[in-house]
Amino acid sequence: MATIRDVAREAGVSIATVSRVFNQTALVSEGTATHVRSIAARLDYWPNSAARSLITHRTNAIGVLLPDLYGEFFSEVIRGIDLAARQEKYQVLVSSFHASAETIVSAIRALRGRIDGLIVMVPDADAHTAIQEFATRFPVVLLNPGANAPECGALSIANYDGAFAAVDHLAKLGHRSIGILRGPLGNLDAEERARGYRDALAANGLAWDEALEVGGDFTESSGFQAAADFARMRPRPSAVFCANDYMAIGLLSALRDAEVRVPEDMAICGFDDIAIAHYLTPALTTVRVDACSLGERALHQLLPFARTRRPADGQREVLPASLVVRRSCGAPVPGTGEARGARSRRRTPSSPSHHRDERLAAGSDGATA
Amino acid sequence: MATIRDVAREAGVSIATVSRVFNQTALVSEGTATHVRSIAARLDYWPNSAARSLITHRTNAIGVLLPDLYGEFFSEVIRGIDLAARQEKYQVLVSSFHASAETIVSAIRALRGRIDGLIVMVPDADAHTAIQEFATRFPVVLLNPGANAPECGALSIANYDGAFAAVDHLAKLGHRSIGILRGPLGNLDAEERARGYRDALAANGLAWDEALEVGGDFTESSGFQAAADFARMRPRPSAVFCANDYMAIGLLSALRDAEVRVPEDMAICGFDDIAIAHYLTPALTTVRVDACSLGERALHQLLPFARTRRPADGQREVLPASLVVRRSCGAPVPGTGEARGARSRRRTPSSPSHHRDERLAAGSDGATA
DNA sequence: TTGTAAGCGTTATCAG
DNA sequence: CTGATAACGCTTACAA
Repeated sequence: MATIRDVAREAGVSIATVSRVFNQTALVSEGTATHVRSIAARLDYWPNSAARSLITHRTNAIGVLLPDLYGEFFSEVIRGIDLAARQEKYQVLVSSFHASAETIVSAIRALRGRIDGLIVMVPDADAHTAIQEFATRFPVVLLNPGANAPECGALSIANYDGAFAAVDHLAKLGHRSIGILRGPLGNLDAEERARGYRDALAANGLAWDEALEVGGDFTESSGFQAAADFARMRPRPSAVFCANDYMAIGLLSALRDAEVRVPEDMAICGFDDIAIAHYLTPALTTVRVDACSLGERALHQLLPFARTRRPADGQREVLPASLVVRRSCGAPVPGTGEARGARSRRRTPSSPSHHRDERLAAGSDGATA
Repeated sequence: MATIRDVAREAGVSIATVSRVFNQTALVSEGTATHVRSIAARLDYWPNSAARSLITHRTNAIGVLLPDLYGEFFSEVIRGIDLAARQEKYQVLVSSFHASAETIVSAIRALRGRIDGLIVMVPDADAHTAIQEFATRFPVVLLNPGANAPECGALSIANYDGAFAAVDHLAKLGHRSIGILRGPLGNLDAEERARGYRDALAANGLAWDEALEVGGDFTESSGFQAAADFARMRPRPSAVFCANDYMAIGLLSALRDAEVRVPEDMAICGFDDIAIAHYLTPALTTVRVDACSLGERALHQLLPFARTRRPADGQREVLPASLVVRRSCGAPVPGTGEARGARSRRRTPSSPSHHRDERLAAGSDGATA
């Protein structure tokens, strides 16, 4: 591989000049610049990034740390980050870890020196404090900061508002006994969604009943298993709010096996609006979160800090969540055929495709802040 | 951030010794080693990777280049790569590009110098040649090499065999008119699947009829649109093989709207076995491809070459694809309830969970090679 | 506008 | 076993 010295020699200039050409320093005449560029092209020269970042202390890369790379939600987040990074000419280093506060620290250590900034989604409150400490001396954007104000950049989805809207919608449909299939204990998103559930009950004059809360872990199989718990309840809830779509899918599947009709016997609502939600039978009413633009926004929030290598201050942005009404909750669905398939798979985050699901905006009013 | 010099000074040794401690060179006494380590820990020292790779010419990172980061298949591939990389202490740099031969070259250029090896999934034959040239001087593993023998490492899924098995199964069920919903023109996977479709027809004494082939682009919406084409055919095909699951989902959805019963009026079969396939109504018969272990295997195939920075030779591995029979093809499904939800979402690639779908092994007999 | 030269923080070579 | 010291390929004052 050709080095800066080869180009300099071949072009009959100094290495400093070559360097300037590649750094747009503009302190070089147009003539020599083009000459150098042509030599460089012929030699297939490109600045060595290790040498470059050794002296500049910048890597032009950002790290992404997620609890696990499984599932559509995370994959969409990564896609959004990648999209934005490509645009900003940043590289993306992805890394997953497995939920304990211990490994998150080692994951960060492995990334150290290779990135200018970090986007991280924290699984629980424990890991949260470890990250917070790190964030005081490094640019970090948190993807789910929980309810308390973080000391770093933070981007959250309107978990509370979205859950509130969903449960409020169920209550307004006349359901008096509404169950919840919760996410993992300690999971920040799950906690906020549960909080939204409870407050929506209260707002509708419904008493909170611990017996109506079933624990889940965000997986389809936990949703499948939860069906038995709901079936056992007396009285049986006429509606269930699931803390994510995967669990709702498992639950729907189990209910079908048990010949419990949805929405007639039990109305179901999910959270996330993953692509499948639209294609289930019945189509799933859920809370839409635009995971792709979450990733995009995170990168854009991080970048100014990454560029200056200054810890991100406590700015916070909340991404709205909107209720998408489909068949599974039993509400009348506007339009015919519900425009199945009309939703483009490859919608770009900046221009979400329109579709005919009824959407009720929620969040972005800062209720979580 | 502490440097090697700080540690050396503090520990009263030379920088060479500190370096040796961190490189397990073993030429250092146990006593000094532990002493140095404790000092390093106190100073929170960790070798600067830029400086390190500047001199060693190794980055301990590999690049992953995919056509687009959308969809469950790709996200599972990345997960597999990440899993294996974590184990091997390699970092993963992901990057997507948008299908033209031009951008794939620029994507590679952007990665150059930052990675020791590259895993790339080529969209079409054009980009293929660009990659091939690059692969002669850099460790590369191709994820879908097509039918011709590549000059680099290659890992492919048994597209031909999987498609053959699926269509053969439909034919054996008595279908005489079997349509195909094809993938994008020029897409290597799609071509192989179409080839398997045709050969399976021939093997069952069915004439190939161009009119039964409908073009798609792997998206749900293209599957949705294709329904009209199939409905218009005379005679209408009694079965359709879709080149991937997303299109099958769109097709199922459109057929339901049109009140065409599946599988009674039309049997449907997909390809990939994405997680959703199991939960559709009717559950989708499809060809399982373990995307996660595809990623895993790719990394393991690449690593020896990445470590030595030697171009990967023409070794080739084919991952088997197996037919998973569910309700949508109309064949009797063994067992009751089909064990919905029994399939763990978080199955690890090394130990896929067992489930009661009927599975017929296909591929791995090298028919694609 | 261009060149010279001093590092950036490591690893590798060669003496001790 | 340990210590000097020369690279690695680049950016950036400082000079010209």
